[in-house]
Amino acid sequence: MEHGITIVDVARQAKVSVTTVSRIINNVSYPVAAKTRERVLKVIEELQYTPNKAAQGVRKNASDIIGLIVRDISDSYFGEIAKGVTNEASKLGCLSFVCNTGRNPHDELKYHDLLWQHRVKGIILTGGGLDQVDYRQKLLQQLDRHRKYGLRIVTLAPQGVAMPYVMINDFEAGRIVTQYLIDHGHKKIGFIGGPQKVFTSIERYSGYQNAMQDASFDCGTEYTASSDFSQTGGYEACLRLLQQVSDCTAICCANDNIAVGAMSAIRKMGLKTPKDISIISIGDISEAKYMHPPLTTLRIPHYEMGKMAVDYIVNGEDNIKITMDATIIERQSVRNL
Amino acid sequence: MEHGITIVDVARQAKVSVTTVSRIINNVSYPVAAKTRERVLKVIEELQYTPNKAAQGVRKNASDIIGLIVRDISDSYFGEIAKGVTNEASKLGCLSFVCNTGRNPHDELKYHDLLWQHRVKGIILTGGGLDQVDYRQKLLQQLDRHRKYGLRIVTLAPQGVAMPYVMINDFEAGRIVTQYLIDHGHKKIGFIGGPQKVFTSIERYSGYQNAMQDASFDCGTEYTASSDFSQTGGYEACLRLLQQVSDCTAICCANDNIAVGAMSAIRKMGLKTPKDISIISIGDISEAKYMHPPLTTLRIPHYEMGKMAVDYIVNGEDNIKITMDATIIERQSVRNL
DNA sequence: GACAGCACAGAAAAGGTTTTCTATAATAAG
DNA sequence: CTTATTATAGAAAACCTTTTCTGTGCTGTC
Repeated sequence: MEHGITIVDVARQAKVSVTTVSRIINNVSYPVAAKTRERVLKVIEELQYTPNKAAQGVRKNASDIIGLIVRDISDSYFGEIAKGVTNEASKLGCLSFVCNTGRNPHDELKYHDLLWQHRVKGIILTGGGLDQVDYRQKLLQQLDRHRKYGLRIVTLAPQGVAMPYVMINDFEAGRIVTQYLIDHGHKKIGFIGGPQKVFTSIERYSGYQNAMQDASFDCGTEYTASSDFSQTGGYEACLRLLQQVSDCTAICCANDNIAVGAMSAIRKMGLKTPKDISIISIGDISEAKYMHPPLTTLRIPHYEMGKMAVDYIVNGEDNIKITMDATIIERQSVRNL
Repeated sequence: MEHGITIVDVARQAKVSVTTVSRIINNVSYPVAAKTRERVLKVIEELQYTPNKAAQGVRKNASDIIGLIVRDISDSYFGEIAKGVTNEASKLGCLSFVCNTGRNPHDELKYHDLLWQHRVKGIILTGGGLDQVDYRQKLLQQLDRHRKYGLRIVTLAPQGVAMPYVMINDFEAGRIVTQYLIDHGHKKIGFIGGPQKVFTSIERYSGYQNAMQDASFDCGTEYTASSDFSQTGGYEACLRLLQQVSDCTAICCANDNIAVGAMSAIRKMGLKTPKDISIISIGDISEAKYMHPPLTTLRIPHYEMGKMAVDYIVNGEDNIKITMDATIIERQSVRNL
């Protein structure tokens, strides 16, 4: 691969030193005669010169790159986050590496190493390996090392580790949606959660339990099934749940994907939503509006969260702890009893 | 931001020259004594040294970065592609920039420039600004410049421009799904397409027309509505279509998002799928299976296509032209008349 | 026993930048 | 008129690598 136009070419053509060209490009606070600037700018335009980011990176020991680590980029949940991240990054002159771990902590570790090698400006975590006991230690160690060199790390799904975050209160989320069902007259309410060791899952489940207990309703384990936050997982978990317990009038799903699967499972059993079983969930991914029935769900501002994480990395204070608001979007998957 | 461990630190500690360390890292075909290699490797391990990609990039004038340009990363269609791309890239030691254009050609141009500044190994296009008359020229110019320096460009949605591609035959796709409806006894078949100037849209629509004409069925413009490939677009277009023409027994949607919106619109009108109106589409995004009714659609191997595009960039021949197979996934959104 | 070849290793150059240091001329201050 | 300051600009060093060049012993061949 041949080299492109370099700063040296520009300097030669404009009959100035590379120093001057560099000063103009980075427009630093150093006086350069208007005439010179103009001439150089013209040559830059003519030659279509653009600085080599790698070289800048070496010299400045910094980059305009942001790393985003997700479990599954094809999941709308992460897709919305990724959109917020990439759009905001672009606005701030950055590019984003997106790293798809598939919930494989070994890959995640590898990604962290790669991101470090690229001296990224910061890393956005959206959950991941921190909940795997055997990797947690290794991961934390690596994160510490990175932070030591000024790399910024922020999470959108804190997992009991002290670090900057932009999140929603998952416990509250679980409580709110459950309370919504209770307020609509439901008493027998099931819960389909995510992976049992994942912090987000645990919190949302605790919120559910809390609301149920406050209302003195039964929330024993037979009212609970857990999945993996996927549609297929939700489908299967819902089938299990309906086998465990037959008198549910409503199910609280830990995320929208689960709700999609659950509603499909409910139909499979010859039942209807919301006539026979009401469904509520957490997330509000874009398709929620067009589902049948349209899904009542607690809206999480995914896009905004991605955006804010980037803002933190690029411009933010040394540490942030932001808890976003989440509001219920009422549609038609919950019936008044 | 302080610098990390460098190759010099390793060399000093292992009492060898940086040359030797470099040779070991890149394990080139140059003899280095087993004992030396071992010693250096140990120091690398101890110091947790990893090479600085920026510096490597400058010297080698090459990178391990792949650029992926999409219109909307939160759309499952692009999400699947992105997953294929990032996973395969990772497998080959590469990282991927994902660039979200939001169908804004100005942003796209900016992204291309940034990717070039990073000297990415290659760029994967998934449609985009090439269909915008005023940007086409500029874009092609830029792509040419990049190619001249060895940067590889491949598209997953050719737009009448000669370049390497991995695609499906969109004309055939449109024909096949329409024929499927015809084979199931439908005669009055509507079509909801994507943006009218987009190549993919045009091709799929031509396929529809071709099948209809072969069967001597009416496919005048009143049977057609166009959207923007989104769920909301599909919803609105379907409403328009049902107003234009009242005797449709089936609608052919140019992609799954449109189908999602269309089915919602059909319900809105008090009709049912497939009882009153059958729906077929193209794509098979992951949620198609869990929709109500489960969607009959022509499966496009998005993930595979992303994967193959990466393979081309990293290892492939100088030029590729691959047309993937697409197969109908029969579910329950089409009724036999 | 001379000479070719090879295994092994380091010094130095090169890659495209930015930054620091040095230099010159012009202007302002005394 | 001298001196201090400032505007302007270039030379050279630095950033972390890889690659080319040079060099030293050793093995094997005739």
